[in-house]
Amino acid sequence: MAKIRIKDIAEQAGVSVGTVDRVLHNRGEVAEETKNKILEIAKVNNYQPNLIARALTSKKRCVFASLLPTPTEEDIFWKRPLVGISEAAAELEQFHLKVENFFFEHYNEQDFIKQTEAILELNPSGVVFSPILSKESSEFCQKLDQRGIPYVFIESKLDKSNYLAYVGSDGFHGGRVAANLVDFGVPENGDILIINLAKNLENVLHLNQRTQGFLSYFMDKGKNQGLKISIEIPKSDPEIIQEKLDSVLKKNKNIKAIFITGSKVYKIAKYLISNELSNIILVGFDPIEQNIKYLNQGTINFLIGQHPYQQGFKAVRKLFEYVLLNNELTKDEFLPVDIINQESIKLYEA
Amino acid sequence: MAKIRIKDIAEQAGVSVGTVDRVLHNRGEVAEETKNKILEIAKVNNYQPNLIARALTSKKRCVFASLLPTPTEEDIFWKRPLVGISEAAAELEQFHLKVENFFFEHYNEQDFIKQTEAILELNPSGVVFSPILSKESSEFCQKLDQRGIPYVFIESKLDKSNYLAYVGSDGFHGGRVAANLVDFGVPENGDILIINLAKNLENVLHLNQRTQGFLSYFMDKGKNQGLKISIEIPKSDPEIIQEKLDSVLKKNKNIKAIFITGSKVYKIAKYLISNELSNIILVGFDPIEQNIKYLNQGTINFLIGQHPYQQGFKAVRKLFEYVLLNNELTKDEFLPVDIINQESIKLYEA
DNA sequence: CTGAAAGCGCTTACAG
DNA sequence: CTGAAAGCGCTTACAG
Repeated sequence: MAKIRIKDIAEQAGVSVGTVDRVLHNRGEVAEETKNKILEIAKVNNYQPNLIARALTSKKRCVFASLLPTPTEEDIFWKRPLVGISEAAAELEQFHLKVENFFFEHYNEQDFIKQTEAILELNPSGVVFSPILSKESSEFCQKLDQRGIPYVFIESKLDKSNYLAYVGSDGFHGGRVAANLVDFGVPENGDILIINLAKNLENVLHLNQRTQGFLSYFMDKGKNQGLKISIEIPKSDPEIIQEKLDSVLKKNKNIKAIFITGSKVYKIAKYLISNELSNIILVGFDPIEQNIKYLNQGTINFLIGQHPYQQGFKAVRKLFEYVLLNNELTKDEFLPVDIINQESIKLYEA
Repeated sequence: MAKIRIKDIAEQAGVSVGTVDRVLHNRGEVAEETKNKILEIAKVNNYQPNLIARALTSKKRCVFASLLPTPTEEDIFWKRPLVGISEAAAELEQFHLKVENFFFEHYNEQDFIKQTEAILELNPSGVVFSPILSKESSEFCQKLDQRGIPYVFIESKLDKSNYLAYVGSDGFHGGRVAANLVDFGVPENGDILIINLAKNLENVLHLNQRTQGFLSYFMDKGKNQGLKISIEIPKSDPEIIQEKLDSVLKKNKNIKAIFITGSKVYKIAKYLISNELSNIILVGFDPIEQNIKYLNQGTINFLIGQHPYQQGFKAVRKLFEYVLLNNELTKDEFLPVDIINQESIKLYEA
């Protein structure tokens, strides 16, 4: 079936192209009857606007917003999705699409709320963000829902919200991949320590899911028979880590591997080095600068990456496809997970 | 600086847009003087054609060619780059770009030559191919050079040729990544066997590079102190593998890990299983169907992937950027390598 | 050798 | 509520 144009619809409906355009864009001022007729013809013929022509002529600029933690010394991790977002935006610029980036201080609820207000003020056609602060995020979702603004999650998601799509890894899956790695290297009778390092554990769903995935692996199939000890360290100051780990490792002399559910692996690596425990296998998430340092030294054995670049890139693409193209989308797009070792890091670029 | 249009150039040069278009497209029939003036103005103002407008109006269709081994039962590996090529082509279709895919029977020189002739016949604006047959490929390169047709390599490259760009992994790097993996799992005193499985070893550069990379790792830094034994098996029939491995393993009782430099890992996995040697660590390349089967069974411990999809995708993009956009390109784009284990394979999609 | 004009498919005022 | 016309930046015959 040849592509149908606005002109063709106009002819079939016995009206002018201006009228067709008005109904297609809901610009009102069209008789109900004419409107239905046009909509019907468009539907039957599967009308798809020619974006090239639209881009050439339209002055309208569509804006999306992104909201991510500020990439800081502690969280450079957030740089990569930003690059993905920007590159997707650059590609879509020809279609008059723009992305405005907002940032909030990681784990700072007040700042997060402030930024969400700024976004609502902007009234974008779509939003990309990471609901790492679940309570505040779900309130934000409600407001977006009210205004009919679609939103795409990256990094983690809020299942009970009305999100358009999610692009990111599956925490459970990431935990299992890590478990498989640990299981390959650890002696069968060695014990394994799981550490959750986060300010506010309830708010960081994905760390929990990773723990679950990790444990589930050993319930299903792991060959390791040792204990699986799970601890939480709410603050990550060196002294607190020192104190907590000293006590755990004293009680448990047989720990041969440590799995960190988040990206602050380097803090544990530091501890292991200063306590001459570098022979313990150490696996965690995200090739951020500090982690790479210890990976290169051999203290960290594997890092698990989550295609942060792709997350940002694809999230913007999804918004584009939904808003401009009216395409159907895969709601949950689970990206594969990367296993990174001392050698593969050299060319890693997420 | 605001974007300059053909119309602006025409005004500045005191001619019509038709004339400007003629010189910009080398359609001749323009006085030398006028031509130079226009070229000068275009250059000074850094004229960039508006591709959107061009696409809307132009009837010209630009065609690229790809040449890859036919994806067969043995080599499904070649499916993924093809998907990448097709998806890049789909995205660029709006700019009237088309890619025609040619296939040759893997390792069949005659068929390869036949296909290259068909491509020259088509006279495309660019070619994407993999020079796995080095002799025939370099002859093809020469012919392309003569005709001024740019070509992009994927998977491996011919350094002495005049290629536009290369997109793929670095064999040496892949070998090192594998070595790091083996080194993590193998006992310090275990011996390691390296197997090259290929019809014609001279023609498959990358297998050699991987061996070199693998060995270099242990020269630099590996903790493993065992022997590194390298063998070649020119034919991969089960009986030949059986015979060869029986003899090697009989002579060497201490082999704890095997590294396969190519993608026929599954053939070795079969051997290990039927000889009850599954406890030997097995690492090789490419998540093709047969390999995945043994990865899931646990006979293969790790597979190394090479982003085949990205290779195809990016190769087409490069051609597009060079031919249509006149952009400068990174000549050698080394893609990162993927480490795949039993768990990560579940979401792997290259 | 060169220019004027039509057209790609859509959007945008403007007039009625 | 609706239509006719101009315009986005480029390409393509066609006329001279």
